[in-house]
Amino acid sequence: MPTEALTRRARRAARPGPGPTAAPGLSARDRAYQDLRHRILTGRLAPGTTLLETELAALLGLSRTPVREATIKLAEEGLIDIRPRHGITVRTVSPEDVRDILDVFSALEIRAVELVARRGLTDEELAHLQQMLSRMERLTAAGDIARWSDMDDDLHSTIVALCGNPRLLRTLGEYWGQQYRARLLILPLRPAPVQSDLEHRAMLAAIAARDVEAARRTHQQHRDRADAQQVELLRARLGSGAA
Amino acid sequence: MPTEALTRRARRAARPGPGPTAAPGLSARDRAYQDLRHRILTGRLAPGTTLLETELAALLGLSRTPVREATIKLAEEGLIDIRPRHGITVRTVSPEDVRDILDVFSALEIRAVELVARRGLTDEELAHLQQMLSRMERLTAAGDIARWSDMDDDLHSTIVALCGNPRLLRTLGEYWGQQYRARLLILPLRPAPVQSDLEHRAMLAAIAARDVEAARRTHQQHRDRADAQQVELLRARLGSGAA
DNA sequence: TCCCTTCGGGCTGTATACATTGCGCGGCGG
DNA sequence: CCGCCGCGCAATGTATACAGCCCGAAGGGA
Repeated sequence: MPTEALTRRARRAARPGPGPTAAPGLSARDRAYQDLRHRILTGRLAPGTTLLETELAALLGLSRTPVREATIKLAEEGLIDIRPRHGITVRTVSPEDVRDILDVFSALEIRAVELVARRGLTDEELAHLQQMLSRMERLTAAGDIARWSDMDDDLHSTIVALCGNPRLLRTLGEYWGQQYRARLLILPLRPAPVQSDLEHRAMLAAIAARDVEAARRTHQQHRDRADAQQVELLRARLGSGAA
Repeated sequence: MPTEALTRRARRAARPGPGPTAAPGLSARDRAYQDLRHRILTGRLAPGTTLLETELAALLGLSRTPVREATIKLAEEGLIDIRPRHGITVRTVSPEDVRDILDVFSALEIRAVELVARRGLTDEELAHLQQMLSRMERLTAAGDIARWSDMDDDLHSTIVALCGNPRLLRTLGEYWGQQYRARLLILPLRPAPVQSDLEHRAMLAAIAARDVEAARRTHQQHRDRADAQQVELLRARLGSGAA
């Protein structure tokens, strides 16, 4: 298992934070939130795990109040279920859930790309993105799917970050967290992403040309295909082995 | 079942009648949340209003704990700002915010319509929607913009409710709340929605024909035009008169 | 007069205490 | 042997207590 990639991703998983540092100065609620989110996304809190508020508080070394507030947030993000009297359960990722999540996620991402295309790219931004694409193509050729997947995440989030709509970014981040574990699960099953590389090139060209309609169309095609594949692989993964 | 959608909407938006006396079986947190949301959306808590946690708790007759949890939820929904030591402020609706909100909202709604088109409509659903359109056209002819606007909300939420993706519906609801006050504000400025009526007919035809691409295209056109108008009217409204 | 510093008050964030309520288990009856 | 009922407990939801921090005001010095 590429633990290094996991770590790298894990750091991104706790997105708004400054880094992996011990989080000084942060409120206990935020620490609880980030810590729990991090543990869930990296699998250190496995799907299906059930804990009581008291146990969570003990686990994190805090009182129930901030932990409770954090769990409410996580429940609204769809990462856990709160069942009163039955504890707090880490949600599993069923193919049906993932399909629903990706339906929303892709709609948002497509809109973000449209906004970026409308706005256009600076030369630096374009050069940077092209460089990322080249690196990804080399990784594809080398068969390093894990690192490619990392960069794919990076590429997408780098592009959408340029859209200039903070609410859109926020909601995108929520749904990103919901589909992240599914992505990890199917990672070893993914074929060489030759098609994705091509689609990325087309998308970037459309964005650079400030052709909103082409950007929408190419990105939608990309997502439709990639999402269907992801759901299919997940179904295979869950059908064959354990979660 | 035309009343069901109406009831749903009325419950979500405005019900100044009976008042907050009814508190059946709901938790204090939920009561606080719904009560506050209701007051904000209807304007009984005007934009810019600032209150302290203690004051809010006193206002609702609860202790700080559930009120605090409710405010966290409302802040995440974008209805209030929490500024530690400065109180909790009801957010104002600037045209820029509304543009950002509508960008997300329309992306989600378009996706929902695509899903409905893919799924198709039963005869009852189609008949019901057509009936709504006819009623709206009559209201347009009669110049009753207020009631038309109500039914427009109803129509849109009735359609998207058929999409079968609960997460999508949930997020749509959040953004609906954020744009609701802007809609109210510009209501008296709206011209006769002849164009919208036409677009609605086209949308419904595309959905009924299960033509996903046509549904997407017609709905996107509808939203692009209507959203631009809404932002423009809001700008006029805020530029001329009070906030 | 204006800025800097210090002090005090109070608001929030966290911990803890208390009440409520629903679940599970054990006993009883069929 | 199985199902149903009621009791006890414990987990949550809510209230309250406590402490830290920040902001602002006021006073002194340049």
